[in-house]
Amino acid sequence: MGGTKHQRRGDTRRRIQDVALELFAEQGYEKTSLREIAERLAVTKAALYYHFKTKEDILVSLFQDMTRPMDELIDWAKEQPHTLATKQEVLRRYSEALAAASPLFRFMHENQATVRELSVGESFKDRMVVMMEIIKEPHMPLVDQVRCVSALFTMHAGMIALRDVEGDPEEKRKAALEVAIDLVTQAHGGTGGA
Amino acid sequence: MGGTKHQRRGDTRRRIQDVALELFAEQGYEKTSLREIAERLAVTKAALYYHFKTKEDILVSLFQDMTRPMDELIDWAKEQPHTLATKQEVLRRYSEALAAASPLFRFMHENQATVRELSVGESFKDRMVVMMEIIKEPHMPLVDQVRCVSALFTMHAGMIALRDVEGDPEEKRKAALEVAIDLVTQAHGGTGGA
Amino acid sequence: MGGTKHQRRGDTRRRIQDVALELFAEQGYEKTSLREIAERLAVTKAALYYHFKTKEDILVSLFQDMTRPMDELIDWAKEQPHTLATKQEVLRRYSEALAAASPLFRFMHENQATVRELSVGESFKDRMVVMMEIIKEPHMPLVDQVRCVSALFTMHAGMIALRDVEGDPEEKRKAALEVAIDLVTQAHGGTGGA
Amino acid sequence: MGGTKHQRRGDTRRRIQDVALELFAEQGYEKTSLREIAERLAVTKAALYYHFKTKEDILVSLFQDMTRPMDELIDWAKEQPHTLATKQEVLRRYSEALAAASPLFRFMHENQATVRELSVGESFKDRMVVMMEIIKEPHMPLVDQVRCVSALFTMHAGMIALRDVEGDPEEKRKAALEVAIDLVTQAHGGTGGA
DNA sequence: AATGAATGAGCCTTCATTCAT
DNA sequence: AATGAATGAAGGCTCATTCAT
Repeated sequence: MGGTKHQRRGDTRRRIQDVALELFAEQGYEKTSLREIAERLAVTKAALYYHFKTKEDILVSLFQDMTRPMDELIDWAKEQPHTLATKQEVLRRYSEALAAASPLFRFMHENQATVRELSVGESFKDRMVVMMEIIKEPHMPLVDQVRCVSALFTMHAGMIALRDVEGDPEEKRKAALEVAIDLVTQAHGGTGGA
Repeated sequence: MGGTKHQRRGDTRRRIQDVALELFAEQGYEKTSLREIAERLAVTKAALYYHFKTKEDILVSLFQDMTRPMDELIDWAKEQPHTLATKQEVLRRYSEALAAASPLFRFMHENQATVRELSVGESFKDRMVVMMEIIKEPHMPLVDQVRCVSALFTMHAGMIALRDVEGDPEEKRKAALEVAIDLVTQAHGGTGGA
Repeated sequence: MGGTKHQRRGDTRRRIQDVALELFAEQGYEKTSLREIAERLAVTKAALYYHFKTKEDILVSLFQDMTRPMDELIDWAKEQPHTLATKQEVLRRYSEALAAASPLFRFMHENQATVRELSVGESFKDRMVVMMEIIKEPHMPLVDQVRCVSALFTMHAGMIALRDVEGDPEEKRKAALEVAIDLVTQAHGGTGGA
Repeated sequence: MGGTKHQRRGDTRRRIQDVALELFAEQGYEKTSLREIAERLAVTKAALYYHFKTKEDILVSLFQDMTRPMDELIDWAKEQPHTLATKQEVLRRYSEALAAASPLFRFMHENQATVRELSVGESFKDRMVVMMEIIKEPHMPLVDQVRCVSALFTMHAGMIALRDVEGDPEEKRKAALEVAIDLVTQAHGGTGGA
């Protein structure tokens, strides 16, 4: 006993999430049908509705499970002073959070148009805006603000565009992080400034 | 005079493209139906099919019309020596091409998952890869390669994430360009000046 | 001069008929679209409407052009006495008429369901009925009536099913004719009867 | 009691097949729309798609259900010696199989052009070819080969052309069978008796 | 003699969703 | 915990046909 049956008991929900994320990331949200998800799991579409109220709900659940680390990061950051050191630490942690939630993040990035009018889209955008507020300062010269934005984007790019570049993913992540830290440092009048 | 009838004669094709781009950019490709496009133009769906063979064809036509400047840039760049000065000039021109084709570019960026399996997706990715090859050098340290990738992304970000930042679009573009040039310059070991 | 331009002047109508017959026979009436016909002729659909009022009209015109020999045969047969000799001669002529209008005939045979509710369908069926009346006699025993029906069908089969059998078409036609004549002869108490 | 609800439960699939066959036979495959089938059953089009993957699939299912007897006949015939007696027995059984599957057969005959490029078309033709191989011998004189082909066609004609002739269907079938047997017997050089 | 532009109707198909069991 | 059966809405696409030029 303790066989697969018991192990599988109750994990259908998770299996749905896994398959859904895989397919969403691969083909996009719209192009992935519930039929497809159900077929891959060898259950009926109706079974999905036992576990989730709507298609969007599956996405929401994925989102919630995977952005918790990011939310914690934001909460932590809000209590810290707005120093360069804090920002560097935020970038470091953000980079790790990103890596942990990598497939969802890729999905979010590649399906912005779709996701924009989903409830999840707002949350995602909100989080981005908060991150921006943490990293950049409104009084900075425009160029330095761009540097801060770019720092964040560089880490995203690290997960997306760098996939075609040779090399170990972890090393690429670190390289992206280094560049990002560089950028905010410069924005703060670091070695690159006057 | 010259009444609307004559003005409208023959420009239906362009009007379809205009409306389509607008809707594609706003809601995404999948979520935009031909019915919607047709309705907005006050023609029937069948009329769209007189001008374009398929829905995808509309997208392709947009793509072709708008990437020509970018192709010319690529062709020009290929004939230049791989010097830092060339790359800086490439970035400058790329920034302009981007600005000119801005809505389509935004669309491409926000619909990557969808666009990936459309014929147009390949072309887009190919172009990105070529741009990368022009900007970065394979023998560079990984961090500098990331800087180059980031330079390109910064300009994209300039059109997307910076929309929430206050300021004149043209100034933001220039700021993004400056940061991008900075990044490749650093990748080339330069201090930016000498 | 006297070039292709003059030769082609006025023969568009015939060219439409030719292509239409070819496509109708190959793919059926419903599955052949006017677009397809127009494309093969390198004209626009609208051009077809200059020459024919409707799609069905094209079919009607083909039918009229090609059934004239058969109508003449029927007219002739009606004036002859209902003797075995007459019937044999009718079969002979019918066989030739069939061969001459072979593609249309094949089409009619293979598209009965479609053609049934076209004006042309009635005409076709009428003609078949008349042919039957000429060949068979109402007072004949059922088996002999079947022989007569079969005689006609044998010749049709000669053009359709026999296409897979090796041999010269003309020889196959003659063989089918021979069997058909045999059948009516037997129906008339020939060698096969008492 | 035994209310219609329970009787109707689970037989929707069969009801679709029934209505479809009826309409296909009446108007042809192309001209019969799924809307029409659905309306007649008082269900939605989507319901048809729950039971069949495509429109063609409905036809395939009809075909499979109804040609099984014919396939059994073919299998049986292949194991028998190629004697005249065997062939006569084959014709007898074929005639019965034909009568049992009569509406589908009529449909196949009247929609050859359409059916030809459907998967079902090939199967149908294959079966015809096999039947021919069983009935006729390649070394026979051409005229006798035609007799064999004609024997098969006579039975088909028995179901189609004879519909206009007065008389009991079963008697007409027997008459057609008799003529068919006569034809193969003659093809084998027999006088019919000895 | 033929085209360019468009229409209205309809087609097959897919989707997310529901609900009784 | 999940299925079988079905729905309503919509989607992309094709067709025969029209008409001003």
